[in-house]
Amino acid sequence: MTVIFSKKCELGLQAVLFLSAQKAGKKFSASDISKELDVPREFVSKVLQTLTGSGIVGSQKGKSGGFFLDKSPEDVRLIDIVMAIDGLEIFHKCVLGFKGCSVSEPCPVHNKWGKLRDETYKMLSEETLAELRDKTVNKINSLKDLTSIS
Amino acid sequence: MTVIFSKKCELGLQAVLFLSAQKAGKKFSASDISKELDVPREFVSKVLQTLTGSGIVGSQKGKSGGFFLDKSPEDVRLIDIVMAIDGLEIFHKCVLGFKGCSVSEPCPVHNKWGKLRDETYKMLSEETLAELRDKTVNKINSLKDLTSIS
DNA sequence: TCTTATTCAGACTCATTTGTCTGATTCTAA
DNA sequence: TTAGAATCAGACAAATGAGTCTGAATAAGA
Repeated sequence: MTVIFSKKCELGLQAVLFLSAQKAGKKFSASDISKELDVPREFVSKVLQTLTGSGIVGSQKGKSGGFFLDKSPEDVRLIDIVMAIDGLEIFHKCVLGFKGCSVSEPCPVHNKWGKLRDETYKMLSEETLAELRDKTVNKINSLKDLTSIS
Repeated sequence: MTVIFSKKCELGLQAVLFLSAQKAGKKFSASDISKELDVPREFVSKVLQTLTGSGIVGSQKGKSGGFFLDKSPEDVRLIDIVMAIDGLEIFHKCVLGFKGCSVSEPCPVHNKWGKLRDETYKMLSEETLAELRDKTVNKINSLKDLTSIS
C-alpha cells in the first residue's frame, strides 16, 4: 500500500530527484539507478521510459548511454512527474469516494480535505528541483549509507 | 485510482456514514445499502463483515435482519473505520516512497508532508459521527437525488 | 414445526498494477 | 565496417486488490 501515489510514480519521483542531485548532464544506466534506489532494474527502466515520453528525462542508447535529466532543474517541479505518471485525478476526487461530491453537495469532510488537497498540490508545485537540491543531495547520500550497511 | 484509502475503506466509510444518518438501531440489508450508495451488494456485505469484526457495525441474521451501527455515534470517528479496514500504515510511510525516511534522514518534502499527514489524521479523528450528523444527512439525501435522476 | 428470507464466511474470478523478459535498435570504439 | 555493449520498447508474467458466487447457518413468522 502506498500513501497517495502509485509505486511507479514514487519511483519516478525518486529517480528524478536522484538525477537532479548529480552533476548536470551526467548519464546513469537503469542499473546504476536501480542500485542507488534499491529497486528492480527493469522497473526503473520502464518508469523512466514514461518520463522520457514527457520530456523530463532523456535517454541515450548504445554503449556509455543512459538516462539523464533533460530539463534544467529550475524548470521541473515534483508535480510535473506526478502529472506524467499518475495524472491529476486524485486532486479532483472525493477522499471518501462519494459520487457527485462538490461544493453544493459536499461530503462531511469536503471542506477540510479540500484545504489539505490544495496544500498537497502546493507542496509538489511551489519548489523546483533546483530549490530542493540541498535536501535532495542529503537524502540521496543517506541512501548510500543504508545500502552499504545492509 | 483512489485518493488515499482503498475502495474497501471508502465504501466502509460511506456505509457507516449512511447508517449514522438513519434512525438509531434501525437495520438495513446489504441490498438496501448497496442501492443507496450505488455499489455492488456483495461488496457492501463483505466490507461490513470486516467492520462487524471490529465491533463498529452489528449484524443480525435471518429474516428482517441486516446491518446496524453497533456503537453510539458519539463513540465512533472516521479514523476508527480507516483503522479497521486499511490500518494506519499510510500515516507512517514516506509520501515519496523513500526507504528510511525519518526526521534525521528526511526526504525533500518530509516536513511539509508530515504536517499535512497530521492534519489529515486530525480531520478523521477530531469529530465523531454524532458531530458530523447534519453534514452526513445532507450528503446522504443528495445521493438519493442522484440515483432517482439517473 | 416448517418455510422463507436473510446474513455469514470463505472460496473463487476478474481487473489492475507491479514487475520481468526478450528481441530489436543504436551507439561507441577498434 | 564490424563487433560488442548497452538501452529501448513492448510483450509477457506475477502479485495484489476488487468484486462475485455459493452453501451453510440463522431467525422470523405462518
